[in-house]
Amino acid sequence: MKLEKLVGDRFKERPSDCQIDSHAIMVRGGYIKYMANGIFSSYAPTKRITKKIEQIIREEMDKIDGQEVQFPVVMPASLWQESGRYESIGSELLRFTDRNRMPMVLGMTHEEAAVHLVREYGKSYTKYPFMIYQIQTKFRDEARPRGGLIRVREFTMKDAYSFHTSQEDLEQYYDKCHKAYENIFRRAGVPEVISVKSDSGMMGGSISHEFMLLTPVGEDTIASCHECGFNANMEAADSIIENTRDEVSAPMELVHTPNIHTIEEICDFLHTPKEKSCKAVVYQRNADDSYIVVFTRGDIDVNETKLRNFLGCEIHPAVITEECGLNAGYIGPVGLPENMTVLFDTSLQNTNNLSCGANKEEYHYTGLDIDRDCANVEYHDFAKILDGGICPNCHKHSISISRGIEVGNIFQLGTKYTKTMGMTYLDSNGEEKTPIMGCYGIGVGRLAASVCEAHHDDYGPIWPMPIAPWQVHICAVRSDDADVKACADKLYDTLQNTGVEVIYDDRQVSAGVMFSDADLLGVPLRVVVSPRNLKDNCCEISARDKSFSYKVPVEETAGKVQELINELMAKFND
RNA sequence: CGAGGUGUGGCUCAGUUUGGUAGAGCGCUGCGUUCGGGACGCAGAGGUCGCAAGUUCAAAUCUUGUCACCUCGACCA
Repeated sequence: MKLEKLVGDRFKERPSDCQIDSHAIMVRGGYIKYMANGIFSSYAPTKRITKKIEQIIREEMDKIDGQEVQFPVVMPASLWQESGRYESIGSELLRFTDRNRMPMVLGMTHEEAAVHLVREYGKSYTKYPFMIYQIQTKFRDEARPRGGLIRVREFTMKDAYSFHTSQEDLEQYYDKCHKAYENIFRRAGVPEVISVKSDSGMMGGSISHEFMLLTPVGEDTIASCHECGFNANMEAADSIIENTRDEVSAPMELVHTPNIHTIEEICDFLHTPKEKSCKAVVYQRNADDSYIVVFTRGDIDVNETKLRNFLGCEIHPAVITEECGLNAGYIGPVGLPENMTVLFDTSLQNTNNLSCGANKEEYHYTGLDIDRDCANVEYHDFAKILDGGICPNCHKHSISISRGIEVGNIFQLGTKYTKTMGMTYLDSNGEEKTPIMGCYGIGVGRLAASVCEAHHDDYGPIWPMPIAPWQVHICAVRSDDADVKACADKLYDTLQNTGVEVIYDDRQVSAGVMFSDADLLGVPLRVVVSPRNLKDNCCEISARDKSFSYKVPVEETAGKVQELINELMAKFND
């Protein structure tokens, strides 16, 4: 393809509303065009990249006996009522009615459709196990799209659903899928993607993993152990805190603490470390606004996901009013109003001589010993794991916290959907059973943007060969020179005829424009044909990542390019 | 949904305080000179200043409302 005819503008200045590099590059380089909040069109380079990613996904899914199918984007609400999700999911699910006033939804995920597709087929145990997948458009009416293609409302996703007759069989398949995912990310040029233990959230089920690309601009927080290799999403990481009690428990004492509200202030005032304080964090249930008070050690933050899972309901940070009986800034476990749920985090276990609020304006207590001063206390894990904290796997102080973009996930779903939607089979004894499901997703566009985020420089993306929009970029510098033009034209023809994907720039523009456009397209190999090189009867071959650059004789150029492409492709195979 | 910010040609922005003929650079069109890292000259095209109402002789500028976008938070299979 000739660059001259490539649709889409490339420009110099970074668009002002782009926060992250991949977003700026993809807008500047003519990859995507904004249409509405969280909705983008893709130009040819993006489409070529995502097609290649999809092909890699297909190959790996087919290798583990997946069958590609296709579900509808628009589905009747009745299907979602079967699983109960029509009611349980909020405004993220876009609902509307058709001309007959029939309630419809736009597919944000396809568990219901998958069960619908196979529930008659899967009546006999002899049909199991099987896996179906699709690569298709999803729509989620996200509250806050961001980062270009990183978080959008309309996106392309590969989603797969497997069906099994036993938990062991699911687990075996789950491991195969885990390996397939590792292959996919390696082949897509991001072998650095790691899998982390995750919270199962609204999907239900038990075990799940997320595949994360570690980058400071990621939306998720990940706890990693550099001793044993344990990785978990912060939401799902068990927090372990070791306390030692002081030998003597002092009696509780009321202290006048005017204008002191925060943990920092009280610890400064009393000259005690934060670890010797007890912090209150207040939430309300979404359903009835009833209050929940969580106590943690002063230096520990509440992990709302754990809290939500423990309570089994949705919550939000509390609005503390005068009527509710809580004294903001002076909340403590002793003397709280009766009508609230009171919870204690494990970080408070085995401690004493703590400072805490006295539930009285301008007063705190010192000498709190929870086991002595509070009745019927049970401790549960509601804490965010600390940077430098204890690894739940190897128990060393070796946890570090980083950020990541979730590019894929795998879930052991269990029977949540098969049960609610009445899917059953007869086992070998003629008994009716409910099949067990797994589901497996990868965001295609998000993966493309993540690769860009992970592999770029100031001038543009550096696409890995297996997903690059083109394999080689020919720059004919001074194409008004007849020799240059003839040589470049011939090279273009030769490469195209041997099946190489070429983008050819023979525009009569300055070398600077040509090179910066080439940088923005990020094609891994570049061949420069110019009067200067032709003087030595050579072309210049260079790598977009600047790892090499050298001259080769004109007649050997096509062969060398082919060789380099093979080399760069092989790097990503196993 | 809560807090803050921004809306002026395709892009980056000035002009708004103190109302008085809509501007610059990049990009785009034409001609010429240049030519290995976003060249230069000349001549052009392109904007009802987010939208609506109001104040005024006069509104990009002041007032009110509204919408969109961005950031932080909330939410997120």
